[in-house]
Amino acid sequence: MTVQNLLKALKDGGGDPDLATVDDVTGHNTSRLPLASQVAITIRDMIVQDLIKPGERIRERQLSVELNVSRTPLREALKILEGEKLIALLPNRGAIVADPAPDEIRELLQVLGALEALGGRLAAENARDADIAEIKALHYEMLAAYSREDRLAYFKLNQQIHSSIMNASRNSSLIETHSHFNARLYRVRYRSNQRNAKWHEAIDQHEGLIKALEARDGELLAARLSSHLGATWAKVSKEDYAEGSAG
Amino acid sequence: MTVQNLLKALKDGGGDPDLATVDDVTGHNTSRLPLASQVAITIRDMIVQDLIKPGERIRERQLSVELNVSRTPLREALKILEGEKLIALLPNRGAIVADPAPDEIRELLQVLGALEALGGRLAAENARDADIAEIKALHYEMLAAYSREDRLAYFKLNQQIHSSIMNASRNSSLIETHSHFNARLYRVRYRSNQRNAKWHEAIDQHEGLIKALEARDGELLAARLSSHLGATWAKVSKEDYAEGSAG
DNA sequence: ATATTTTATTTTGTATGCTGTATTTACTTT
DNA sequence: AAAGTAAATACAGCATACAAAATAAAATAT
Repeated sequence: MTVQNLLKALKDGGGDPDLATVDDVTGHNTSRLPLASQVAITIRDMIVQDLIKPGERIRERQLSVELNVSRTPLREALKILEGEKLIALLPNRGAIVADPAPDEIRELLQVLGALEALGGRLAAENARDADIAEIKALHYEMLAAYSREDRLAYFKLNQQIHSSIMNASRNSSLIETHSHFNARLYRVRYRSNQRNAKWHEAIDQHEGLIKALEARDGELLAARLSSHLGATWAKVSKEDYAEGSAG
Repeated sequence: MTVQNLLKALKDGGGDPDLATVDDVTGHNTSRLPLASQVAITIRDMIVQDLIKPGERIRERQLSVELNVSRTPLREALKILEGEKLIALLPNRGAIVADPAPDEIRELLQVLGALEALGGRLAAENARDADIAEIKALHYEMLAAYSREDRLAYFKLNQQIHSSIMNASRNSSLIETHSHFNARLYRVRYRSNQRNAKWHEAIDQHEGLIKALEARDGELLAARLSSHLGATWAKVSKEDYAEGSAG
């Protein structure tokens, strides 16, 4: 290890925290990331935030000039997103934004339920008191948003609570997989939250989640997280059948 | 839709099944796949079959000439494999084959356990009688391999049984995620199988799995699949501590 | 006018070459 | 001789250029 490397390492890891650009979604440090990874983050955000609609085609050349990069890193980014199932890559026919059918959504919610159940068990075991306190705080913030009928804030806090529980599991593989599945379902749940008249039902369920976590009752928390997602499916499917699946 | 396209569609989908090359691992049709995907399959096999060792560096130029492709599709393949966590991509420093630490293996087995538990529950619900019969047949084949002390055959049949149970769940997202996690753990479990003196312990457990599946007792099957993987971790960790983790 | 074939255009797939970064080697200094 | 510095080399990152495939458009035939 030479001095110049040491200096670089210092600059990278140590000081200047404001130089490091941190992504909101993944939390990754994006400053010295290859273009492909940065582009992947950008497109992921565009998809999750519904700036590109499901089923919509992604034209390489067009998007590459929009993002001001060449097609090479863009194509690499698309491979990444294909792995996350946020897009589908049809050979010789380009990429389209993933558009899960109701059946697939049901499948995804089942898996997500299993992941959250495991997360709950582990969280009850591994969460620090500060983690639980923070989750409780988020819960109260969510109640505040509910009281103000601020659906967007409510939704985001809801998501944050679930992510926080997963983070408390201290199982990084689980956390990452969970966030992938969550991203695939983000839009569905967002729409569901915006439309559903009985959005208060989730409040009671969340109350139960917090109680189970405070009691560090892993089995109870796991069960409640699972049934919570079961309720999500009930809502989503009802909406879908009510208006015929298409967006 | 023109006639030439119709003819092509016919040729692709319909006839000439022998023209289609099907991959052993993923079951994907590989004949008309882009190079990047084919390369990804090749490298994945090399990793899972331990032709490239964990921690080993992957040189783009070198591998590209070995596989007779340019660096562009190879790099795209590496992005795919990074998403599957089979390799790690260090910015400006190339790719290395993933080498999960004991802690990470424990985490992975926990997630795999949750996935298999869900798979078991769904399989008990959705499996057709023919599926169960086939799984039973595989079980007896495994017993035969055990009797002959053919560890390789035993191991492969063991894997096949677990995959078959997952397939019987009829949840494609679950099946795919399970296979990804399984691939990440393949080498670990393979080594464990080769070394472990008490490999007969798994026989009794498998007997229990089949019984639960035949009875279509989802909860029991789920519980047994989980504890089965718990036993795997017990073995793996023991071996690791016994000889100090390095391969 | 409709349907089919042919041509043109657009778009994806792949290879190559250049640039910047990391690592190694040789050299200098203490 | 050990540590530090500077040059050289190897490598990954990216853009451009070309090839092949798919789609769209025009022309021809029915």
